[in-house]
Amino acid sequence: MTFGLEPVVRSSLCDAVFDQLAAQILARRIEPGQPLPSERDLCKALGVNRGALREALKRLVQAGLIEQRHGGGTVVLDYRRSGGLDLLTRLLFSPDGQPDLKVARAIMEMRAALAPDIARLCAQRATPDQITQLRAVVQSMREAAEPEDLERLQGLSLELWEQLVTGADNIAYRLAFNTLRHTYEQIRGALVIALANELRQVHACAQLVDAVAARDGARAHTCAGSIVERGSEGVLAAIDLFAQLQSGAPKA
Amino acid sequence: MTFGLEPVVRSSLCDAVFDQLAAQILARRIEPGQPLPSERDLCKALGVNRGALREALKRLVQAGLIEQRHGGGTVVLDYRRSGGLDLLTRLLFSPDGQPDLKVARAIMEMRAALAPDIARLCAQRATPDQITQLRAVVQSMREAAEPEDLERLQGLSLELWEQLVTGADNIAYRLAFNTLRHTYEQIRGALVIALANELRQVHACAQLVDAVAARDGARAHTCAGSIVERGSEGVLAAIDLFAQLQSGAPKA
DNA sequence: GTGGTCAACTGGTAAGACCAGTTGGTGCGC
DNA sequence: GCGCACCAACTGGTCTTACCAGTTGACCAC
Repeated sequence: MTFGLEPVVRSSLCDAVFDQLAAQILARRIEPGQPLPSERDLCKALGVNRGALREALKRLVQAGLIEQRHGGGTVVLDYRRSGGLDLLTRLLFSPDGQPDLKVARAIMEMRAALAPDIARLCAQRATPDQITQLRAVVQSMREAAEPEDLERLQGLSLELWEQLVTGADNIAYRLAFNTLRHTYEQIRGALVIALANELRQVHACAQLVDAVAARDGARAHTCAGSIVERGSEGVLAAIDLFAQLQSGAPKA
Repeated sequence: MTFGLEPVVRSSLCDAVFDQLAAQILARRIEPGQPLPSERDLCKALGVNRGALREALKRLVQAGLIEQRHGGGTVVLDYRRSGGLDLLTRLLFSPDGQPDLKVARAIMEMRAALAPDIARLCAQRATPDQITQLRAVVQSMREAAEPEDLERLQGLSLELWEQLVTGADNIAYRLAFNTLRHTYEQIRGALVIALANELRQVHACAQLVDAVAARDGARAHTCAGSIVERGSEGVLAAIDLFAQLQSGAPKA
């Protein structure tokens, strides 16, 4: 029916301006503390209306990348001090489109720290309905494992964690998970390979859900830790490999 | 010289609109999926210019609270699915100004999960300069402990973690820390009491820094865990107390 | 039913003007 | 020379008006 067609990406002017300025700032092409050109000047330089520019600037303020002072000009902030977690997605890719390996490693580390605690809290707080849903996801995973369908397993794994973080009933974890998931989606294709060993652990996932159902927080914690450990190993190995390739052939 | 004077809070129109709409959405006064009135209508309702309104709307888009479609209207999103961690600060306070206890508990839990891993990574990666700075902070803490100055200890504790997260060299932790710190600053005064037992642990902090200097990641992990544990206990106890007071006298 | 057309929405972009703070220089009085 | 008030030239903030560009649904010919 649909020949692999995808929705056309529509980008508004304001988005384009935001992307361009954010990229410049995140790439440190503009030093923190340094003033941005005045809005009138930026309009001319970018060839857009002042309204569109201002909408983009407000988004930069929201993202913690710049600071505006009425009458005093606009200055670039140090995103490492003032930025929020949402920046991760933009930081993951260098301006040249290459994924930033240090950022990828950072994300895996954070995931490894949060996942066990999410599982632990879920075991303590999940409602019976949520446990039923967790079981359903595991059942689907079993089906996707027999004739192994890694991409489906990847989707189900995401779904499992979605349910776990919901069951953990912790809004901070929930919001952080949203950001990590969003970043994850950006490189989903590449990660299906790096995470293969993690995704294949259907049995371990079943044990995790059993621990949650048994309200055994400690065991859920351990199970989750060992599951994501596999993924971290895979990704870190891929990163090391990639780094070696890059240093071996920097001009490739 | 300064009689406790504080900088006047200057809020632009756009900020006020953003605050109002964000509050409405976060308080679920507008259901997710429900359309927002058209920009022209909102202008009239809020009594502001369309430009100012649009700047606010763009910030809401950036925050993951709404979605705009050219020609198709604007709809409210479910912030629990699409929001980023930055929302924490706004969620911490109910519209009536009361802090939301569940959110406070969530933050403490996240902190307890991240802090040990931050310490561990810092032990692995901190530069000699960074370790010197950590030692300097501990020294200041010792000075602030003798005639006990809790508020100063609070500032130094924040500074210590700032240095630790810098040493951990993990951008995801760094950005998450920024958000948590920002939220922390909002209720700093109240937390100085709840966290008193944590802040008094100058000796434990010194041990933590020693572990970092010795490159002993495991010990740093344990030390950090036991330090923040105290704080979590204090805050959770305060929350329980507060919750009892509220349920006991709901109409107070 | 299918497809085309059109009017009435929606958000997106534009240009221009003016208000409101900040900054730095200029010149007066001392 | 120093201190001060003042003013001009910035800066960002707000407003008005208009038009462009997608979306939707009603309507109608086929």
